[in-house]
Amino acid sequence: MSEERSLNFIEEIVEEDIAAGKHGGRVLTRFPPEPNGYLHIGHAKSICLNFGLAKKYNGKTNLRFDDTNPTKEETEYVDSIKEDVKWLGFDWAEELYASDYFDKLYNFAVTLIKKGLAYVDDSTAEEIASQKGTPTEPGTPNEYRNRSAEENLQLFADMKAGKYQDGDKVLRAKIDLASPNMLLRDPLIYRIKHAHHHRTGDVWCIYPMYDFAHGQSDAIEEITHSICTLEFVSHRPLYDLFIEELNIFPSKQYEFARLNMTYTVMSKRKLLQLVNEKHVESWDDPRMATISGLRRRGYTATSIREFCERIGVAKRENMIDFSLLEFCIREDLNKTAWRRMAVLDPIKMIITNYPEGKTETLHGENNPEVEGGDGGRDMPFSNELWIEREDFMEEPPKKFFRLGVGLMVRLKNAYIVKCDDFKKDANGNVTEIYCTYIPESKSGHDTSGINVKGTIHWVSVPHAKTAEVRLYDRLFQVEDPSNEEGDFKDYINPNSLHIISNAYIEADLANAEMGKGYQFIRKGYFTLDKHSTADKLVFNRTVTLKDGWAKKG
RNA sequence: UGCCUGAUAGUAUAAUGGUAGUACGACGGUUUUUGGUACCGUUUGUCUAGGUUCGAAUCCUGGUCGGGCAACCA
Repeated sequence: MSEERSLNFIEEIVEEDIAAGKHGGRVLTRFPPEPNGYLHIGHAKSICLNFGLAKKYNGKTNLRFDDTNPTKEETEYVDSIKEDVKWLGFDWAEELYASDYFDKLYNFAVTLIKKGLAYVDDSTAEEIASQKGTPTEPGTPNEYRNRSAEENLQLFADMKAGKYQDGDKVLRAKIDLASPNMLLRDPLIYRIKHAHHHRTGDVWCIYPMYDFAHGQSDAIEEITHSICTLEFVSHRPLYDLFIEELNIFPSKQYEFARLNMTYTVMSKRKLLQLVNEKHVESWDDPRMATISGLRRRGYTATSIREFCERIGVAKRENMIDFSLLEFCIREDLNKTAWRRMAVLDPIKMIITNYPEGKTETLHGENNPEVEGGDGGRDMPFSNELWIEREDFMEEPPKKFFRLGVGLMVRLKNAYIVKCDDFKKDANGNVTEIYCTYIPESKSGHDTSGINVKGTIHWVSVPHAKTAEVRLYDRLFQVEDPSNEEGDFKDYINPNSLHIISNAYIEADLANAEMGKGYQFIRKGYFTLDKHSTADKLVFNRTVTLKDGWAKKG
């Protein structure tokens, strides 16, 4: 019984094209990042769409770096992008670069000039801007617009040859200075930049603009469906126009709404600012909505793919609740993460009727969601345990199913204990609590007949290991920081990182593996940070468990 | 302001002229050696005003509101 999922609008287009026999039913998409930053969750949506579409319709996807602006692009970014796409679980057909096509693009420009459809303009940026007119007034042509093809050819060759400085001249397409679409008012298609390119080095000093590179690159690769975000809708006429005038492969552009998510920002410019201004540690800071940040935080590729599946693809603007991403990672980790015990805010419990110095080995399964428990591990038990401070109350309210004088709980995988007494220091802080255990209530062999409502986690004091545990909260205090008054950075959550330097963890956690998710029972999902060492374990909290009790309080 | 887009529960997303459905959330319950999970139930919606039609979320017209474009960025 495969439930029938309806198609999104792009899948509909693809199916229509296949049915119509367009391109012989071939599907070739591309994922075209500019290597000027790290990929974020918004890119994941595009990646899943492009690669997912190809997979579904027996097609392929190219990874193409849109590297036409040498001043912003770096090899470091290329490497991180490739790593992230692979990690998400996708394989590209070919790794390509817009810069691979610089010769072809140059020749395309020459073709345009010969057809009288492009000219070299000596105006300054300001002059060009003012001559463009406004939405209500048409632009005005300047003296350069009527240069002959011969002259333009020579000037353009001179631009390429490095005879001019940055900004001296540009090549513009000659289209329509009165067009209601401002992008058609003779857009710039080549500019001079004496800058080192991360791949072509210093071979070029003129570089094509996006509009004169993207569509042509698609055409060169014979991309059948070029999928981009909504802000490129008004570029589509240009995309189509150049393809038509150059008489090259008729790739088609389709636009969908980009992902927006609450409590975060989703633009490379802003993410770069957060890194540069040290609001976060790095691009892969676990609070960042980057793929690498989410990975370091403990998100799995499966959960991110599932998220992208659930948010859907449409043309209307959207704002996805961050909690949906959290749902996806909980759903995945619940099925895969091994259960372990860790006490983050410790208080000592002394079991007065358990022999001092005795160690008992108890057993717990790795994951109750898996048939057979997915194996298990031993855990030492003794008369002194660390338990969570919040699991004891001096004056427990009704329905508090944990500890207070006279109350009983089960220690997970161990015994039922009854709280008899506690001790406070001079400041009134509880320092120790005293319990008696029920010997007949041993986990798995309980003959006590006692039923308790609560079960709490614990770690044996003499056997506990310590670890640094980093708890993360949302990076911003408001749902849509980009849309608030003033600077988005004014809304950064000052408490987005809470470091617990000495958490007590059960002994087996010394064997924790990098990249694997663990559930600290009742506390959430955690994973080893990349800076963790054998001497100093560091765990990142991926996400808390859903907490129905906290909500009522 | 000109052009382009879009508008379905709190948030997303279906219904392609024929019963407005699904997921997440919220709320309530059952189970539970995680106040987790699982399971069950409840809740809330077609921007607005007209028109076409036996029948409109869907088609038409006007309005309202949101987003994009006017970079030598992509």
